[in-house]
Amino acid sequence: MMQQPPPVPSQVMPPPTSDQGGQYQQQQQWMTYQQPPQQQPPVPPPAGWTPQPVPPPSQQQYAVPPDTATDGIRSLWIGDLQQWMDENYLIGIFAHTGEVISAKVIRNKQTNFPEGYGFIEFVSHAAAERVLQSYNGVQMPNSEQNFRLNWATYGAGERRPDEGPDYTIFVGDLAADVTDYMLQETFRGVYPSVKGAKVVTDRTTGRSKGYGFVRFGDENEQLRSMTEMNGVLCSTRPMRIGPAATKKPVSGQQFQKGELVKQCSRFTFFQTPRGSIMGGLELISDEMIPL
DNA sequence: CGTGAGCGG
Repeated sequence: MMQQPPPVPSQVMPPPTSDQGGQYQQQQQWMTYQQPPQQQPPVPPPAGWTPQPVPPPSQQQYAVPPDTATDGIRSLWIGDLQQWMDENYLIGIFAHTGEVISAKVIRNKQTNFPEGYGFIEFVSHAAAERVLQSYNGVQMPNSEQNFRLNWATYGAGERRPDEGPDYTIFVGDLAADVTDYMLQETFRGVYPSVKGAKVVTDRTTGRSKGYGFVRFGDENEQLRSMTEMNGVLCSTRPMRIGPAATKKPVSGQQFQKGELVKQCSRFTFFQTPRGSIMGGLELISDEMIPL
């Protein structure tokens, strides 16, 4: 379909281009911090969530070199991005901290349209954490929706180690202001094996649908949490916890509802009506996608 | 009252 240039607020408009097509050029996917922003500071976090305000604008003009080896993850994952929110926009938001190194919006390899998420790299783990704590869940500049931030799982280009299985629970009755991070921390404080949490949101509005998921590395903690955390407050509402419904199969395949997706058989021996012994496959169980 | 899909060269 044709994409019209989005209604970008002037503060974050890309520089005017001379081409008539109205198409964005993407030869530069990475934007790097270069100069102080001329835009207004972001919306302050609401009372009661931010433990500390964002530090005032720093005097330093250039980011200090990152210390990859000793400092841990310095990148944040950011989701629910609108089409017009480019690297320039992301950097502009955090530039006043003087601690942002770069931003990247992930785009589809074929269509080059934004996939709705990106990464922001900071000079240090601590700098990233300050942003995570103070901006997560508050309103994004020039947007109706809220920041959706989390730790990037790994730094750019880093290998992901083999992960064990996930044990997931469903969490319903979530208050509207509950973010992934809040949900995750609510459980992680009690269950060390918590790997992550996700609040399901409407892709277009970015608003919570009121439920989410928490993933555990340890099955016992998953099971315990289902009774222990049921009815516990997260933000302002008691959570309602249940088992997570069957996940989609993990391969790239798609399955239709009603389709048989798994069969389990074993080779057994049985006796025919005539008394002879034969071997054959016996169906033990199968699984269908619910209609 | 609702069972996503979200990790980059």
